[in-house]
Amino acid sequence: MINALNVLNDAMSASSDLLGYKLIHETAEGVTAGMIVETEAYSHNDAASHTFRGQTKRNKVMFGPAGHAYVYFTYGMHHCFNIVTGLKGQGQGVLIRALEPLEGIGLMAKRRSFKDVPPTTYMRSLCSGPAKLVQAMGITKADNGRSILTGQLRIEPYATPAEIVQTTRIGIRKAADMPFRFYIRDNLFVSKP
DNA sequence: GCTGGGATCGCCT
DNA sequence: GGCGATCCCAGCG
Repeated sequence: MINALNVLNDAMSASSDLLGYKLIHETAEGVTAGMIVETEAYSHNDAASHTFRGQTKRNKVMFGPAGHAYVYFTYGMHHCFNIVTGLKGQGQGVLIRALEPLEGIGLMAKRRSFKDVPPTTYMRSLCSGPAKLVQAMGITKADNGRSILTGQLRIEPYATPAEIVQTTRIGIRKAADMPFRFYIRDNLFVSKP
């Protein structure tokens, strides 16, 4: 919608600019939506990025134009969701690490296999991690390469965060000390404060 | 055709 | 805080 492209010029700035954006997914099951509260930047010259050693069949979406979804499989059981940034051919993007659930809470809970328990017991764990939010939002490998500017899976401006924290990334070995993780301070739905 | 790494999660103590 | 689950894909040959 609108022109979200102008915040996707490069992974570093987009990682903070995307905080407060709303991620929406319309599926046959229903609509789910959440506000982006935590991200990580993966630039083309970053040893921790999938694109660091050049283009392959797996990562080729990241070398495409900005504004597309890069969905990949990891650890034998999880998928993660990135938004491609930068110029075509660069190979950079933003990993979406956590959402604050806004719409379709019941559907998220169903997809995350929380049943017969009150929402207070699961609200904070619905989307507080990259693989969790992919599951809750119903994002699959079929979404790899799709535009997230228009269509059933898309982002829209939503809120302006009061304060953004920049710190080191999580769960990586290479370039682990680089401060490329961003989150909204005091938000209850981040994966790790 | 085999090998091993990997941007995780949930359950156990 | 530690660990097991579990599988795609790249790289080598």
